Amino acid sequence: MTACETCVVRNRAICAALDNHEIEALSAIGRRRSVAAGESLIWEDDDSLLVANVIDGVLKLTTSTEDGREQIVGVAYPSDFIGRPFSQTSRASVVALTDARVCVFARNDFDRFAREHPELEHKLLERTLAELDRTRAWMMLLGRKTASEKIATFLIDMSDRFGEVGCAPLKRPAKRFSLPFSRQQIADVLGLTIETVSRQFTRLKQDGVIDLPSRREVEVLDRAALSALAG
Amino acid sequence: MTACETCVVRNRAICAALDNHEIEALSAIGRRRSVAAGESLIWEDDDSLLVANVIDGVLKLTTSTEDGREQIVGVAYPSDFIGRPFSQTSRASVVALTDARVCVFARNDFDRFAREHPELEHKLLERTLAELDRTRAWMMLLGRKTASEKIATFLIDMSDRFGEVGCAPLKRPAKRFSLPFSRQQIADVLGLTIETVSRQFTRLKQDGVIDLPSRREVEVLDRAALSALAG
DNA sequence: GGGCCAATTTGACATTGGTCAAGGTTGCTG
DNA sequence: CAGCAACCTTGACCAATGTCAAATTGGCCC
Repeated sequence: MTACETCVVRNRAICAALDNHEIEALSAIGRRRSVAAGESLIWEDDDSLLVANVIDGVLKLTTSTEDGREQIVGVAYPSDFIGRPFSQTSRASVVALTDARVCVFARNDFDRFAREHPELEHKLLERTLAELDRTRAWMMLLGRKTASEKIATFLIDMSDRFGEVGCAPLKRPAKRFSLPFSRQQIADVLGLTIETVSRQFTRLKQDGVIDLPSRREVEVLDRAALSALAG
Repeated sequence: MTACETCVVRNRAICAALDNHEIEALSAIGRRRSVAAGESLIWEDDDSLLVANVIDGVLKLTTSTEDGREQIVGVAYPSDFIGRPFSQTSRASVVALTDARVCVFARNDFDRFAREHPELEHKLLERTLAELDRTRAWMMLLGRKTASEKIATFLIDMSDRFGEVGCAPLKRPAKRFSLPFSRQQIADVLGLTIETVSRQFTRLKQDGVIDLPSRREVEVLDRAALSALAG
């Protein structure tokens, strides 16, 4: 697999830690795989068999209660790392939200390789620490913010995420973007019901803060107002 | 500082990755420090100047909104690592809940040392991954559980945390224990108000599931019932 | 042991967000 | 282009939890 040479994510994923010689060794134990929207890659509480880099597409990490309530606990975008290295089991499911391409490794192989390549482990550590920061910020949202603050924070987040890259590696927030989430999935991210999400969206639209050209499209009309609502 | 030799946490903290020679080098850049209950060690959004190992005591990690709402996003116990390595700023405050002793390092020094000791970084990675798992489980609680499920989950968690060590390194859940949290702090952990926490506690007591010998003491009378309530 | 202060509990009431049930849209498929 | 199914929105109502205020408790210091 020499696919790494041309991989769009070669310099942004944890692979960036490796030189060309090392990446060849890594690519020998991995393979590319497509995941259709809605398809699962990893199952909660199952044996942790796979880890992967996201090449393209968006995936959700979820946990569920026995009675079927679901909480999205993370979202993986291109260059993100998914799966649980160094553990027998994975405590979240990974499901594709859009058609996706990933670069998968058997966890065992990956663990062994990582332990032999400290630079790779270092990248993984930085990524995991950053993810922990993001997750903790999300806990504040889940525990302490109101529905309207949650929605506003979510939209600001999306707008930043899908911002165009400016002249520097500085991102400019996107005015208009397409959500990779259904209303139910937004509810599962924010710890709300689909009805509350829907009502908050219509209210923001009525108030002229956003426009909703189609189900998945959002246009931010008044970013300052949205920001203020996000708290 | 030869304090490491006798450190109660020497073999459980990330230091366990180091041999005696290396630990001497690490101890040369660190120092012990006491933190009184209520005292801050790290400030949210401040420059990340310190990292530390917890030797003794319990500390909370918190984030706050501008208008003063607080969410506890993590709790650190002996042998846990606190602070944010490899980043300019820390996104959570760290405040002692009980009198505590920690082994602190200037973040710069620690970062440099860690990069030179892959085994240490590996331990830190494993710890961070485990913390991320715990944090994600907590997101489910914050986003999807009811007040009574939250309280029950919290009490089960505490009982496991303070369980006596059995014959193996297997813990047996504690029947009776002393909470390191005030009612307000429990509310801040669970994303509730102090009044709701108080009402749920009295209800559990009335139902004979727990007893509350004093403000900080809890005795679990019916663990099965508590477990069932936790969902 | 009495007094004091902070923490906690309790009560009454308000509000947010959830629930249940229709009704509308959208976009796809035949 | 009609029909359908999935998704989304809306409305009416309700329950859980938050808010505000007051009473009570417990622990601690003279």
